Amino acid sequence: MMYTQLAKYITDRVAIADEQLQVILSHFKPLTLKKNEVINIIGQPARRMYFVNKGCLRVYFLKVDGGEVTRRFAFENTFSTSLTSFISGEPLTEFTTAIETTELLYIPRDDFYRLLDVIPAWEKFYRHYLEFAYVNNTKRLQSFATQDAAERYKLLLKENPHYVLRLSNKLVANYLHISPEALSRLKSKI
Amino acid sequence: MMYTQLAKYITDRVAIADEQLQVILSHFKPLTLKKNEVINIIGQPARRMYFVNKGCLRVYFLKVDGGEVTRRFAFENTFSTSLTSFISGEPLTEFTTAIETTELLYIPRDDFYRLLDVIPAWEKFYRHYLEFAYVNNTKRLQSFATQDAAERYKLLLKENPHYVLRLSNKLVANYLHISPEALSRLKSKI
DNA sequence: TAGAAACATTGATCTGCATCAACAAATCAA
DNA sequence: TTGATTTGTTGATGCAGATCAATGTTTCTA
Repeated sequence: MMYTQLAKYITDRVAIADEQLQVILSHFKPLTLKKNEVINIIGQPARRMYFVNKGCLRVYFLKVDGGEVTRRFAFENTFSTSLTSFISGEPLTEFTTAIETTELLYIPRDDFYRLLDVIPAWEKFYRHYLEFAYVNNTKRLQSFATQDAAERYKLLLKENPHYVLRLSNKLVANYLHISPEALSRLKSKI
Repeated sequence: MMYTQLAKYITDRVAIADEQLQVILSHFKPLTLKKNEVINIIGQPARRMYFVNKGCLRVYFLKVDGGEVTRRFAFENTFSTSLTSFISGEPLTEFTTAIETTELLYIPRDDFYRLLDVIPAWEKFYRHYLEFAYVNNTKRLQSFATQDAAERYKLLLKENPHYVLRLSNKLVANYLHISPEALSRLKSKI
């Protein structure tokens, strides 16, 4: 059933009474995105937290010249939102799109935050989510700060080989902050 | 008194009974670092969370060639630790040093985490800290992903002018991930 | 299933910033 | 205070990776 993955995701991470789990699940609604559909409206804050049941989301920044720089992918069984905006309530600076047909569950931001005060296990769950997001963010910052393009690519191959298998070269290159041409040349040398 | 700043920092951010606040404060101990003293031991995990009473910490990554890349500064009235290691318990990848004589208060990691389960206000306080750290991290990632050196410098001048006033050019350049020469040339053009 | 559009590869050229070098200015240590 | 180290500035040169261009290949779509 549609909520099975989400329920398992939560109970794998935090001890929670079934009754409270049901309360949480009851706030999630389904949504299906088509390939390349963009989820956000520019100028508005992030109003929802998404859980990916099937498919894959891409979160990206916009450059002044209109170019997109990929910040993160969200594959199956991950939560995703424009977290800085979700936290601060300020307009989005990161946008989300589906790289293929994607089935989501989402919870409205207000419901999400209200549950934090009511269900301690949910506060703890969110804390773990934040910790995980922070660690990922920092690893990425570290990679850009200390490695050149070839080293970043090798690290990706080692840590997340499925990225390279599942995504187009163009997306992988964009994720590594290099041009598709540069990635193509890198691959031919390794 | 030594704990005044810390107590104010906490009560400014979260509602907490004085009794519980005292419990938290009782776990913090003072420590003074000399200029350029490094706080961490390579290969060990982060064992403490620090609060800066006076002075300034610099957190940096190490490159393979031994070069340092500054990740963050922690001025007065901020918490600081090698958070990825503090969270995961894995060995450090970010190191901390004092850029001038610095007065700290620190709480051991085990105490910190134990208090999360005992004092809900502390869990909430930590959640806010994580949210803040995440937002800062992401802004920095966004700056590197979407801006060139001159734009990053202008952004820093606009958002954190005290960085430029208080820190040496060398440190500012390192923070922006450019060479001191490049920063010097940038400044002469603006 | 054909034509169009997007993607991948390879070569040629360009450019932002690093690196190296030399010297002036500031800071430090005794 | 003085000599020594560190920092800041400016010029010359180098290079990783961007951009532009041409061609082949895959994938959408009607």
